[in-house]
Amino acid sequence: MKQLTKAEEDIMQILWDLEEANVASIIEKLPKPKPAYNTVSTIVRILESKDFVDYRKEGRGHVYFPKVKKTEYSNQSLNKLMDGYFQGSFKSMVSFFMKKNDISIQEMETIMKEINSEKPRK
Amino acid sequence: MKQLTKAEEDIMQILWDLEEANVASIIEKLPKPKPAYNTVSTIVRILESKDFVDYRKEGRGHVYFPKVKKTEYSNQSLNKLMDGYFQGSFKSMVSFFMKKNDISIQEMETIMKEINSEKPRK
DNA sequence: TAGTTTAAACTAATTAATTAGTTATATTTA
DNA sequence: TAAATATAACTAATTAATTAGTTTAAACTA
Repeated sequence: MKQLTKAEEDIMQILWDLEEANVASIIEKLPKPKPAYNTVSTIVRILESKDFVDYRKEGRGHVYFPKVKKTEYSNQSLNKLMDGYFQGSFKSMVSFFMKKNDISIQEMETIMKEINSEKPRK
Repeated sequence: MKQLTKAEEDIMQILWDLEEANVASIIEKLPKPKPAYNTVSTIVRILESKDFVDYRKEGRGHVYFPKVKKTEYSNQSLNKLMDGYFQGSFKSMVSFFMKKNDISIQEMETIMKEINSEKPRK
C-alpha cells in the first residue's frame, strides 16, 4: 500500500469520515482557505490511481468513496512508526508513551480492563 | 517542531544512531544506491536550518550531531498519528493495535509487568 | 433542439523536495 | 610556497507534489 502525501491524507480523512462524497461535499469539509474545485478533483483522481478511492456515477456526477479502510492505513502507519522509532517493538512503544505522558501502571491497568470489557476475551 | 521529509528522516535516523558523524560517515551508513556527497551535504544543511542538527568544527571538516532527540520527534509523530487516526485517544490506539496484532489481554498484562520492573512505580 | 449549467478530464503552472554539479576554502604534503 | 586533496557552500537541474486554468461532455431548462 502506498503512502499518502499531506494533501491526499487531508482528503482521505474527509472521505473516511463521510463514507462517500462528491467533490463539492469534500470542499465543504475543508478548512478556511478552501482550495479550488479542480485542485480537489485532481487529488481525488490521484487517490483513485493509487487505489485508495473508487467512485460510482450518480446523477450527473461522481460519488467517491474509500477503497482502503482507515484502519488499514493507520495500521500501516503505526507499524512504520514502530519499526522506525521503537525497533519494531510494541512494548517499547507503549512503554515510551506511558513515560512521556505520565501514565502510571495503575492507569494502564484501568485502560486494559476497559478494553477487556468492550471486547470479551477469546 | 517541523516535520521531516523522507530524505531528511533517513539521515536523521543515522545521526540518532551514530550520535555524531561527518558527511562521509553518513554516506557509509546509507544503503545501496548511495547518493552523491553533495546530496547528503545539502540535506544535512537543510536539517541544520530546520534546527534538527548542529555541528562543531573538527579538523578540516564538520562533525554533525542531532539537536532534537529521537524521542522528541517520535513523540510528536506518535501524537500526530493518535490525533489523526484514533481521535487523540491512547486507549483507542492500544486497543486497535491489540486487535490488529492479536495480542491478548494476558499478553498485555505480561508486557505491563515487564515495563513495571524496568521502571519502578513512582 | 439550442442554450445554459455542472462536473469530470485534461493540461499547464507553481511550489516543494531531492539530487548533483561547480566553486571556494582550508589543510596537508612535497 | 605550490600543488593536491578534502570538504563545505553555493547554485543549478530534476523530479514530485500541489494548485488551478481550460476543455469536453453530459444533462437540465426554456
